[in-house]
Amino acid sequence: MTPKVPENYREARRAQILDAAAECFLEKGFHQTTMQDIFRASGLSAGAVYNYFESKDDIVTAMGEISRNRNVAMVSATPGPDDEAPLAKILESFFGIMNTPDAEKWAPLDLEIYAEAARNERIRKSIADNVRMSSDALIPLVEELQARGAYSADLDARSIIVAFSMLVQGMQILHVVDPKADLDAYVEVCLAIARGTFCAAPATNSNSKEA
Amino acid sequence: MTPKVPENYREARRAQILDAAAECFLEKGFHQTTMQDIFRASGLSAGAVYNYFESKDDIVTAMGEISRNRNVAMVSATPGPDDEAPLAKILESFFGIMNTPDAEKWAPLDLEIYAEAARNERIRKSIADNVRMSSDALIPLVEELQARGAYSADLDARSIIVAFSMLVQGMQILHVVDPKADLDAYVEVCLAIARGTFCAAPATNSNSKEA
Amino acid sequence: MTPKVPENYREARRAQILDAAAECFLEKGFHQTTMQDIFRASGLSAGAVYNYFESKDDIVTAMGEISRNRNVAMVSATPGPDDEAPLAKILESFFGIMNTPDAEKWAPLDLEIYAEAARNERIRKSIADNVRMSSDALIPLVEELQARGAYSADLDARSIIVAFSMLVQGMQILHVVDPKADLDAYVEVCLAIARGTFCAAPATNSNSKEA
Amino acid sequence: MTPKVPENYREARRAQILDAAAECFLEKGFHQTTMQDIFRASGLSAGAVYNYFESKDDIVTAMGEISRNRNVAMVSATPGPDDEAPLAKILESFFGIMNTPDAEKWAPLDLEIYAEAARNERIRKSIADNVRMSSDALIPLVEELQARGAYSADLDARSIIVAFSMLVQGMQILHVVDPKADLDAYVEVCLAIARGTFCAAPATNSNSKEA
DNA sequence: CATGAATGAGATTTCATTCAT
DNA sequence: CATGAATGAAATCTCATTCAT
Repeated sequence: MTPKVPENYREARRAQILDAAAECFLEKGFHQTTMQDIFRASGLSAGAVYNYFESKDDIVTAMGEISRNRNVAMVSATPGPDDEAPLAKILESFFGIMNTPDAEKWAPLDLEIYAEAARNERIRKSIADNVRMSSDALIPLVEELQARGAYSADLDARSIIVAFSMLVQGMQILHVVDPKADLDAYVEVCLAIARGTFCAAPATNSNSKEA
Repeated sequence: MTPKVPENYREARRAQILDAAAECFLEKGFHQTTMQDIFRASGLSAGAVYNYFESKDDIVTAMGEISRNRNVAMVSATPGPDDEAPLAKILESFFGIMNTPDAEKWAPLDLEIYAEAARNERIRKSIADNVRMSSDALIPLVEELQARGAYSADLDARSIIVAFSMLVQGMQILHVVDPKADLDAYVEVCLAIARGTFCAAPATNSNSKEA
Repeated sequence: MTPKVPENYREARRAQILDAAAECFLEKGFHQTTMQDIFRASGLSAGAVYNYFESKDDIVTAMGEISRNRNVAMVSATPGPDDEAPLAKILESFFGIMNTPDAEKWAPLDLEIYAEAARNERIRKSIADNVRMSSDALIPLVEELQARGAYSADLDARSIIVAFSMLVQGMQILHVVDPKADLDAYVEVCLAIARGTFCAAPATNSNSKEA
Repeated sequence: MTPKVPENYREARRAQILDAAAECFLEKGFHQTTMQDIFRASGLSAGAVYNYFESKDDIVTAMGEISRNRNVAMVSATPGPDDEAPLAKILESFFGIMNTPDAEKWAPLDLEIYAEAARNERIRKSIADNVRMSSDALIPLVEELQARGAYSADLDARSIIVAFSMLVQGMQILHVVDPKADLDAYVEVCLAIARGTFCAAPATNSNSKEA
C-alpha cells in the first residue's frame, strides 16, 4: 500500500539518468545530445526517463545545478579557511584539483553551462547562488589577509575571490581552447599573484632577461 | 561570365547574413537558432542565404571568426606596446572597452563560442590562433616590463598575458552569470594586480615559497 | 476462494472510476482524456483501475451506457403514460428536467457519445436500444392521443416521439453551441408544438398539401 | 522576385489538405486520425502540411469552420424567402438536401464538430455565428407567416427556426445512431409540424386508429 | 542570383498497458 | 486486490537543405 520501493529509489534513478546524461552532454554537448542518446546511455526506456524529468530542458537545467554542486564540492574539499593557510595555499589546492584528469574532463560541460546560463534563468540563478555562497565562505580569510597587509585593504574582498576564481576558470577555458597551452606556466603566474611574488619588489634585484 | 554584381556585393550580403545570425545566436544560442530564424532576421530567402554559406555550420564557424576578429580589433585599438604605457594601462584600456554596452552585448556569444570550441575543430583552431597571435603582439612589452623588474622575471611572459586575458574574460562571465555583481570592484582588483598594488607590502610574514 | 471483499465493493469501485472518468470526459472529451487523467481523478492506481476495466475503450463504452441510463432515468421520472396527461405534459417535464443545471452539465458528454457512436458499434447499439426502449414506453400514449385526434393519425407514433426527443436534444446542442441563446423561447416553441397551439388557426390560406 | 506561384496557389493547397483531412476525419474521427493519415491522404509531406497549418488542432478548427460553411451553402441553395413558399416548402427542401447520400456522409463529422465545440472556442464561435446568420435570413419569412396566422404570433420567430433546424439535425443524429430508423416517417412528422397538419384540428374527424 | 514550397529523416514527447512487488 | 515504475510503439512536430521556377 505504502511505497514498496526503497525511499531513495527515485533519487537513485534520477542520479542514474543524470549520470548518463552527463556522459552524453560531455561527448556531444547539450543540444546535439538526443533523448535517444540518454535513453541508451541510461539503460532506461523513454517513458522511464520522462517519469523523472518533464523535458529535455529539465535535464539540462538539472545538469547545470548538479555541475555547480560538483564544483562547490571541490571547493569544500580544500583545506578550508580555519587554519593558518593563506589564500595562495587555497588557490594551490584549487589548481591542483582542477588539474586532475577528472576535473579537466568536465571543463567543456562547464563552458556549455555558462553559455546556457545566458538563456536559462534557473541555471543562471543556480550558478550565481553557488558563486556567492562559495565566495562568502572565503571572505573572512581574505579580509584577515587584507588586515595583515598581505593584500591591499582598498580592494573589495569578494572581488578578490572572484578574480581568483576566474583565473581558475581560465584554466578550464585554456584546456578546451588550446590543449597544447603551457598550463603549468599559467598556474605559476596565478600562484605568483596570490603569493605576492608577481610584482616581486619595485624593481629591486633587476634580473633582466633582455631578449 | 564576368560578375554582373559589384564585387563587394557578395561581401555586403555575407555581412548582412552574419549580422542577422549574430542577433539570433545572441538570443537563442547556436543550436537553438534555426535557419528559418536567420532567413527571417536577414530578410533573405532560404536559397539566397545558401548562396553565401554552404551550411549552418559554415555560418557558425564564420561567426566564431567574426567574433575573434572583433576581440582582436579591440586589442588593436589599445595604446599599443610602442609607447611608455605599462601593462596596467593596456589592461585599463581593455576593461574600459569591455565595459562598453556594445561589448557587454557580445559576452553571451563569446561564451557560446568557447563551448562550441570544445567540439568544433575549426572554431577551436580559429580561437587558438587568434589568442596566440594577440598574445604574440604583447609579449615584447611584457618581457620589457619583466626586464625592468615590474613583473617577476621568473614567469612566462605569454602566461602572464593569458592570465590577464582570462581576467578580462572573467568580466564577461560575471556579466552573464550575475548581472548584479559589482563589476567596478572586480576591475579594481584586476588593475591592482597589473599595477603591482595588489600586494601593498612586499610579503612580510613570509609565506614566500620561492621555487 | 470466496470473495474476501464485500460483494458490492467492486460495484462501488467501478462507480468511483466511472465518476472520475465522467469528469475527465466532460472536460476534455473521450480521446483527449488519458488514462493517467482517470487515475488521478479517481485517486486510484493504474493497476487498480485495470482491475475493474479491461481497457480505456471499456470505460468509454460503459460511459455511453451510463449516460443512456441517466437519460432513461429522466424519462422514467416523468408522470408516465398511465394518467390523463397529454404529451405536452410529458414534454414539459422533459424540458424541465433538461433545464436543470445538473442535466445541462452532461450535455457535452451526450454530444461526445453521439459522435462516438458513429464509429463504435457497441455504443451505437447501446444508444439505439435505449432510444427504442424509451420510445416503446411512450408509444401507447401517443397512439391514444392520435386516436383522440390530438395528433394526426396519419403519422408514425414512434417518429412523433423521436421528433420530440430530437427537440429535447436540440436544447442540449443549443446549450453547448450558443450559451447565450434564449432557451426559454425555444422551449416555448417546442411546447406549443406539443400542445397544438403552434399553428393557432387551422391552416386557412391552404398550403395544405395533404398526401 | 515577386511570387512566381499563382496567387491562389496557397489557397488551393490548403483546400487540398482540408479535403484530405475531411476524408480521414470522416473515416476515423478527429482524434483517431493521425497526421500521417493526413500526409498520406493529401499526398504531401509532413513539412508541406505544416507549412499550411500550424498544428493538428489548427486543421481540426479549420475543418469546423469549413463544415459550417458547407451547411450554410446548403441552406443558401434552398428556394429562399423571396417567393410565396411557406416554411414547409423550405423545410422540405432542407430535408430533401439532408437526405442526399452526399449530405448523409457528413453527418458523423457534424456530430464530431458539435462535440468539439464544447471545448474549442473558435469552433463554437464559428457555429454560433453561422447559426445566427442563417436564422437571420429566415426571420422575415417566419414573421410574415406569423402575421398571416400560420404560426402563433406569441412565439419567438428565431426560436421557431432553431426548433426546425434542430429537427433537421435530428435526422443526422438518427442517421448515425440508428441507420435502420424510418427516416421518411420522421420527415413526415417534421413536415406535418411545419404545415400545421400535425394537430389536424381539435379532435374533429376522429380517425381513431385504436390498436 | 533570388525565391520559397517541398522534403523527410529525425527529434521530442505521450500514453495505454503490464507486471513485479 | 493495490501499487506505480516501466515499457516502447507511435504520435506530433521540426528544420537543414534542395531545386524548379
